[in-house]
Order: sequence, then structure tokens, then C-alpha cells
Amino acid sequence: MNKPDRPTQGAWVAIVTTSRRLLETVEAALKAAGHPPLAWYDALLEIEKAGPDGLRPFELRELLLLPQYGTSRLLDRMVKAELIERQDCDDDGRGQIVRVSDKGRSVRQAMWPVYAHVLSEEIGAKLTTEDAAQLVRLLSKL
Amino acid sequence: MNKPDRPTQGAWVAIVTTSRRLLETVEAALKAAGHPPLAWYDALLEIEKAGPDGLRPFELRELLLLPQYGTSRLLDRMVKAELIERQDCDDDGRGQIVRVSDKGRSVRQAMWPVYAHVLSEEIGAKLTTEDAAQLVRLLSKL
DNA sequence: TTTATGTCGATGCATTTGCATCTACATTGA
DNA sequence: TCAATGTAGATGCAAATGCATCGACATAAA
Repeated sequence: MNKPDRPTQGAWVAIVTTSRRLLETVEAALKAAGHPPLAWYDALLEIEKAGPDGLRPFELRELLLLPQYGTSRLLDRMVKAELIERQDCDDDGRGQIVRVSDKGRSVRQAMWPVYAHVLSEEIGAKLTTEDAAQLVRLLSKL
Repeated sequence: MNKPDRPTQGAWVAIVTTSRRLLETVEAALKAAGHPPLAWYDALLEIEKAGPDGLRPFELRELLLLPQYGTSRLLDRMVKAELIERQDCDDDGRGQIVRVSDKGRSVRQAMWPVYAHVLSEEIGAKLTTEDAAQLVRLLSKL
């Protein structure tokens, strides 16, 4: 039961506060532009990447690391917003297939510039390429 | 409206996923040990640091970067759990003073080993002191 | 003083999350 | 084939969060 040393605590605080601040900035920018939250972007992206065959909700859950009920309800809302379509699965009577709609595609496209802009300003402008690579290297140890 | 480059996106993903995973680990450990969530720890720590004079809710809000209503309700719950005491402020008729109770102190003390253990295992064991310092240096640019 | 404006903190209401559990189908194995 | 067990996804209910607004007091300006 070791106590974390000072540098460890410093790293922890830096990670948590930085990530929280950046997330809030992104969410605020999306909301200000009248877009859905970031989670919808992530979901739309994965569903889009899955192509015309669509994606099973449990696959999305694994990709986004969401709880099962969270996934179910996220999909509910996105269906209601007509960004995706849910269809019963042929192969598996328990399951479903989820696909993006045209509207979903265009919403995701519209979100990207807003999202990208924040990332450029908040990260791209503040880290050199080497900094960013170094940061990834360090974080990937965790 | 620059597009973020690859390293920038990589850094973003690394920050967000790492921080989420670590936070979930900490929260899960606290819950498994029958303790309150991490936010309570942070609040208790700040209130304790404020000493016998206590702390004004708006000061806590600034320290923890919480929304105003979030602070108000966090304090509600902590008062109900008898970890802190709320008292009307003499100087300022609108305000209050918040202080830790003995129970609050002991709960925070009990939380710390659980918290510390996760930090040691998940960060301390995986980063050298130099890594941690470097990480802090990079994140503090953001 | 009075009045306007600002700040502190609470709260009603809608939305979201968390937890536990449920239903329906699938798979294993006797 | 039929029980037993496992997996996909939904959902009722409680708790937490977000948003807007309010009431009470403070402060500045007339």
C-alpha cells in the first residue's frame, strides 16, 4: 500500500484538470454552435466507420467504453433525433444493427469544424509536434 | 479555423481516454471500499485546509471549478452525511461558512489510502519520476 | 436615503446517469 | 430435446446534473 510520491500526485492532478478543462471547452463550443454533445460525435463516427453493414450496439459499447444502459439510451436519443436507424438483426434475434442516416452524416460533418477548431486552438497551438508525440508516449504508459 | 494535425489528435485522445480510465478506476475503488465519490474527497480536503475559519461556498466553487448549483448540492449532501457543517455568515448576510466535522475528517482520512493506492499502482508504478515531471511540464502548456 | 446593479446561494424542472433487474433469444451440455 | 446458463438490449426507479430563475443581501451611484 505505497503512498504516491509528489511527482505522481502532480501528474494525476495535471491529467485530470487538463482533461476536464479541455472537455468542457469542447462541449461548450459544440453547444454554443447548436450541436449535440461530444459523445454523439464519437458514436456517429464509429457507426459511420462501420459502413453500410452497420454496427451492433454491443460493439459500439466496446468501442466507446460506455456502460450498456448508457449505450442503449444514447442510441435511443440519436434515433429520436433521426441521426441513426435501428433495425432488428437477422442473424441474432436478440440484437440490432445500427446505421447512420444522411442526417447523421451531415450532423457529424457539421460538428467537426467546431470540434477541430477547439483542438487546434487548445492543443495544436500550444504543443509542438514533438511535445504532442512525447505526451502520447508518456500517457500510453498509463 | 485550422484542422488539428495528427499528433494533436493523438494527444487529445490520449489525454481524454487516460484520464477517463484513471478516474473510473479511482471511483470504483472508492465505491468498492464503501466510500463517497472523489468529489467529496476534494471538497473535504479544501474545507479542511481552510482550517477552523471554514470556507465560503463560492470559494470552494472556485477551488474545485464546479458550477454554482453543483457546489450547493454537493454541500447539501455532505451536510446530510454530517461530514461538514453549514453556518450562516456573520460578515455577509447572503453567505455561509462551511467547516469540516470530526466525521468529515475521519472519512477523508479513510478515503486517502484507497485513493493513494490507486494512484501508486496506476501512475507511480508506471512512470519514473522524470516521466511524471515531464508529463506535468507538457500538460501545463495546455 | 432610494434606486440600480451585482453577488451569494437555493431550487423547480427537465435531462441524464447509475443500479438493478427483466425479457428475449442463444448456446451448451445432459 | 430440453434444462441450465449465458448474452443482447431495455427499463423502472433513484440519484445526480444542467439550466434557468429566484430571493436575499451587498454595493455603487443618484
